[in-house]
Amino acid sequence: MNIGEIARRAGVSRSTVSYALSGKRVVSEETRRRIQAVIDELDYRPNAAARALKEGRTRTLGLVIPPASLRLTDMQLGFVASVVEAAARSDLDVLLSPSGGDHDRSFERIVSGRRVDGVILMEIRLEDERVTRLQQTGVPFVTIGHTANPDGTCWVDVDYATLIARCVHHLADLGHRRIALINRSAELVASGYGPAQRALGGFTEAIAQRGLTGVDLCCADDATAGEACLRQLRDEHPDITAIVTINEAALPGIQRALEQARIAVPGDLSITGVLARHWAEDFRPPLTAADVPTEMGTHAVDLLLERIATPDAPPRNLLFTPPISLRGSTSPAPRR
Amino acid sequence: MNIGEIARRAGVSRSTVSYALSGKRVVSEETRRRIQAVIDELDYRPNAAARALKEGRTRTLGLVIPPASLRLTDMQLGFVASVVEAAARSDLDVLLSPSGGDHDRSFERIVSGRRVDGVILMEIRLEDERVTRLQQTGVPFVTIGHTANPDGTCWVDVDYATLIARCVHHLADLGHRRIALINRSAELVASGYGPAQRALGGFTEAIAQRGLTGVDLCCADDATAGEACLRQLRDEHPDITAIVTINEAALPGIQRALEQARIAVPGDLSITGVLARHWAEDFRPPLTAADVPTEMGTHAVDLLLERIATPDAPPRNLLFTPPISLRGSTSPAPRR
DNA sequence: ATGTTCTGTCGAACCGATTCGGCGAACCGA
DNA sequence: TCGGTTCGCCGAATCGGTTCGACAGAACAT
Repeated sequence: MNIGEIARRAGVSRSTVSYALSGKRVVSEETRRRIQAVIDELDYRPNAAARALKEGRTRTLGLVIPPASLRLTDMQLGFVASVVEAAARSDLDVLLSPSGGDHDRSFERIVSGRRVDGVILMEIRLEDERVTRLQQTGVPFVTIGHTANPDGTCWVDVDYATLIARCVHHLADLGHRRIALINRSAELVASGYGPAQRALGGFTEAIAQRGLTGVDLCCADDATAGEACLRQLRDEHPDITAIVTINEAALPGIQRALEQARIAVPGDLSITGVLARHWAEDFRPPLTAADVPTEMGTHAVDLLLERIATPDAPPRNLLFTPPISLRGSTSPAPRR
Repeated sequence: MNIGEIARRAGVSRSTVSYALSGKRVVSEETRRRIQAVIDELDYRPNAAARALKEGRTRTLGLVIPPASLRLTDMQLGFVASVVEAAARSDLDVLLSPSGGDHDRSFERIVSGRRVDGVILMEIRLEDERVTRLQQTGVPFVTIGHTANPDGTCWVDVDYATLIARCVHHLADLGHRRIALINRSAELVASGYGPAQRALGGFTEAIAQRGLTGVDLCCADDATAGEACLRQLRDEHPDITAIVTINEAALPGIQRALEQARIAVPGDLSITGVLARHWAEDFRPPLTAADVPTEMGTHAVDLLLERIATPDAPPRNLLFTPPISLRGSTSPAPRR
């Protein structure tokens, strides 16, 4: 069932069928209808591989996700979903590559086998060989998150440093003097994971700027760790009056520890941070937080399509600083 | 940078390069090394489209996921992850198609544009046009979950009916007489979503078999709904002593409602169900539950590869009935 | 010396689309 | 009636691989 078959049955040449389908040259209305009738009857659809070979593009985007073994966070999942959805809107397919390391076979296939027209790279580290590799091969790409040296690459990111700083300022304005940051896991921070590092950077800077006392903790990405982390915090730093966090997965555990210790939010303790809206709203009370925009994947796709269309244009970046949504988990610091 | 270029530089013909790479004919060791040297130098990798065109297969699997707008549950996410990982192990790529409805463009592209060698279909309904469509086109496919009429198709599934029944029996053995099922959302049940329907079926049958009183509730897939659901349950059926559930997303809300109402688990109320292990373990106390196997995606890929290799072999099915892991959230029914 | 087998390589056809140059027919004005 | 456009279609080349048949030369047997 190829284009030749359609041409034969419609009594025209293969090129005419192609032109009728693409509209790149005029085909008489009558011929067009005859061709369309045959196509409908046989349920014909052009062979993607043949088209890709001739056109030199695959109408496919590559999405490099963290290896499957790592559980994706809700935020990451949101990215994947919005990338796939945005791609579908532009009639593009998405090829998944689970690859963390440097010389992953699946990664190599995608970037150098010309299987995709462009690549979106998630969860990059401050130093990331995959970025170097993509630059070598010349495949257009956009990263979600940015490297230590982000010039010349095209990326979208959340401005964790600024947002966490804003959270600190918000709390300082409410009179809090001793604030804790509950960060992501120690391994992530150690491996140079951008959001974790920038959150810490923004935190320490804002703390210093306002002359406050800051405590920063790492916490694995699960409820059990969150629970332990909050307990540890109350044991070692009982005078802390507010918490800032970017660790979504720890929240259920934090909630549990709070309830067990009968700590009222925001009466005894204010909580805020940078979180996917869904997590902020599922907390009790709902958390005042900067909502990570769910549509970042969409913007990444837009940027990538731009880049594919004009590879020589200067790379664009999008840094999101969503406003803090007030939901009632922060209040003036309690009196001693 | 095509095979011709390599051939030219190595001073051989294109076919020799091809044979050197595939090993389908003997090439002298010396020639082979010369070719490999050129390939390494130029970092050559064969064009995937050209190969797919000639070979008639794409080395790509399609994975049809629920539309991006719906948040995927943890369980679904686990499937995606394990599918992608298993495919990568076989050097296959995975093409994502977010499509719920019948005539989705992305779905059509994938199944009839010969973009993939086979398809894995997630979250199918008891009656699902996509299955019909796949059967029409003749693309090999495997479903995760099965339709009302599962003969002749190839699928893997969790035996919700049996597992939920086992939970009920487990509770009945502990002396519980009034048991509630917290199911997935009412819309899912109404739309003929298999797991929800089969859970309900297994529940009612086991309840009847043991002469118990059963209450079944639908609950949207989020914490807020879970909280409301548990409250409603306590208001309308205060004599319920045990809960069975498959609704993972509702668990955090259920936990909250329990703590607020000072209901002890398992002292006042036993809880069990069919859940991804991670959810069961994150509850306090950890939930006794049948752990949904995370490697179902892997099995789906294996089945699909078999089917691609031998499309005429009778379709195989895998129905998982993992044992109930005892974690301490169930105990003998409290005395009146 | 001649026939046979085996090795290693080459040339050409092919997969199924797109696209460019060209060509006949219809149509135009002069 | 004729030259020049315009319209609608066709034929052939092309993309970059794979694969089959052929073939030269060496090795071996007769």
